Amino acid sequence: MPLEGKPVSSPSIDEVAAAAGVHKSTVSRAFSRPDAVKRQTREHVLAVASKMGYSMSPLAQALRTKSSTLVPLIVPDITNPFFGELATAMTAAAEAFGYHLVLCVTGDDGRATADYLQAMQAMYAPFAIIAPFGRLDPADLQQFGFGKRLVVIDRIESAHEISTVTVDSNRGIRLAFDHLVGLGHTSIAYVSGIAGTHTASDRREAYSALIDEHAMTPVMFERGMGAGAGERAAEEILRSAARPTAVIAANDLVAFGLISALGAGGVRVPQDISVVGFDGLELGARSNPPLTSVQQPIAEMGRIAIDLARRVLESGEIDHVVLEPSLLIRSSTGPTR
Amino acid sequence: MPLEGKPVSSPSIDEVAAAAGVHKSTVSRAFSRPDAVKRQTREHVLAVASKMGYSMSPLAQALRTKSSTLVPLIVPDITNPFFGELATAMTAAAEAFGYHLVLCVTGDDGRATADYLQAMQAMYAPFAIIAPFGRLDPADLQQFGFGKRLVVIDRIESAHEISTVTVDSNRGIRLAFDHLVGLGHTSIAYVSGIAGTHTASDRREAYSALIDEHAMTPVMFERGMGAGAGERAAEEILRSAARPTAVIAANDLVAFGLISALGAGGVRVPQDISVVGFDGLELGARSNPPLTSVQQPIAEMGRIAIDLARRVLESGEIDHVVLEPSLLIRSSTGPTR
DNA sequence: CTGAAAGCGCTTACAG
DNA sequence: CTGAAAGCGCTTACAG
Repeated sequence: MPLEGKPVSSPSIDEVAAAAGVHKSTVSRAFSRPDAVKRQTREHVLAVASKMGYSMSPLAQALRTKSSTLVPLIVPDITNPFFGELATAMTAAAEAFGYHLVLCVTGDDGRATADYLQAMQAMYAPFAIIAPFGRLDPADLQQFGFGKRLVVIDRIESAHEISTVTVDSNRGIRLAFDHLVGLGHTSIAYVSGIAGTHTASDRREAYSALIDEHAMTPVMFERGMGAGAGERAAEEILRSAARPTAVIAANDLVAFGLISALGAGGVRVPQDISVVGFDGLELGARSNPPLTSVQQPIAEMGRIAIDLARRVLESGEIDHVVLEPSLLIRSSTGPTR
Repeated sequence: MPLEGKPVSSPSIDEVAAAAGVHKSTVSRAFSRPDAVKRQTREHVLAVASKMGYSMSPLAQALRTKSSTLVPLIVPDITNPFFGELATAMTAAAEAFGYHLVLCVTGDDGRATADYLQAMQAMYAPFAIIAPFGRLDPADLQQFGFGKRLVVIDRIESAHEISTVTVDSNRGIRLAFDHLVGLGHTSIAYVSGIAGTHTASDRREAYSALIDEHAMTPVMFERGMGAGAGERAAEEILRSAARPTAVIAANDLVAFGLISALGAGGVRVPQDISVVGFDGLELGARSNPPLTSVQQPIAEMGRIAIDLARRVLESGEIDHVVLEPSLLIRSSTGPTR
């Protein structure tokens, strides 16, 4: 059972009203609907309030208006810097509109998303943003009262009325692939290892399509998750007779795990094998070697997610935004030899 | 201006009361003080409530009781996996007592901490946990009404009445140093590069003391922050005539940056230079090479922080807990040759 | 433009 | 053990 704290009381709206010689409804208006009150009065009230160190209770406001400024960003794992960067960007984007982002971390627990959604609904969150762990069942989401007031950072079954932002997976993988082909690689592998989102399968399928297009032999590693998947893939590569000369990893963490385990096995990147990641994490600029990666426009995703949510609130209009990735060429890729 | 959402209304306490044939105060008691109501009544009320999909409004509860379950964890940078791991651990620890952790990210902005504290005070947070960016001025903190109901993840001027948890910096650096000495190193450098917390200076001073103790020559790099500091240090090392054979980094991110830039300059770890980090991030197990590091007991820190806060609420008793680090030997250190 | 009143969804002394 | 009432700190039709 949570213990309670003894809060230090800041002045109440009534005390401010008394001190300013007005009714509390006027104090309320001075703050919340400034032009519903005469300028003189307003300035006087605000001056008195600030002198007393008064500020409105967001709790009481939310209860009364049935709407708060709290917006949940639900992510699976805050230990992956991708979500850290996303949360940072989105916090700024939210702040710009007076919202306060609340970061909710689910782990790989399916129930947690539902729990958070419900809790935030009870806090009158105006909308919610979800970066899903796996494939979301849109029908499930509808239970929590947010209706269309949801933005998903992933593709989603298009029949469903929920806005989404995502990066063009196909384009991203193509960027990586073409870069590698340009470097002379003809044996390019793919390491999956991100959870069951649409994005995950889109990247995998993009790889397969490209392999077909170039009439190459597919080499796909699909065991494990995150950095562990990279490690697994490395073990298999080290063991195989015909090693690929280049590998595309489903995300940067997978690439880190791959390079680490390859290095432990005496295989050097990029001299022996080239590696491309996906995310463009800042950390990749400081990894060994600095990681060539498909850059997701993370800050833009944050801004657009907030924007999409606002559009739904304003007009009910939903949209599916697909952003263009770019290729960040650093040092983990090189020519074949 | 934040737009408002149209919430789907869940049943109110009065509707539940009516459906159960009792007064709403009985419904309230059935949930919040179960043994203040006859078992039969309670079970009936709860059954009706659950059938109607009713759950109490945390907002209304907080407003009425002046105490919520929201506890802020204020961190400087969620992009560093250390804080991700800390937040994950602390979320679990908080949950165990019915608290809900809300992650607040300040960046290197001094004002942000104050703002968050104030906002969370207005939400009736029972206490707050701060992992400071720089050296906290305890006097500043007192302004936000939390009084002693604060836990700081760092040392603090001991005269001040605020509980703290931290890891024994001296012991941690000694572990790293002794490990290196045991490997035959006699020229050991230190890269600072974490912000101005007490922890940061403690680690630096521990290094200096050890250098004296072993009658070695100190080599200290103090420019830049985070991974960038590591990069800077590497540049200077590459340029210097008498390179150290081993380096202790103030944290894992610094170590990553160092190893990356050393590698770019053709210096290999651990063959040419050994590197020890500080944090013991999981990511270090997947870096290239896997990073030897002083392991902070992050999960324990999370648990203890919550515990300290509860003790303050219960009895007003404050405490300063210092945890023991351990050494995680991976592959970034090796014998001199 | 401003005030008085009702009410958001709860909790908790106080009666009975 | 349960009910009726007051009140947490606001907002907002409704009068004036």
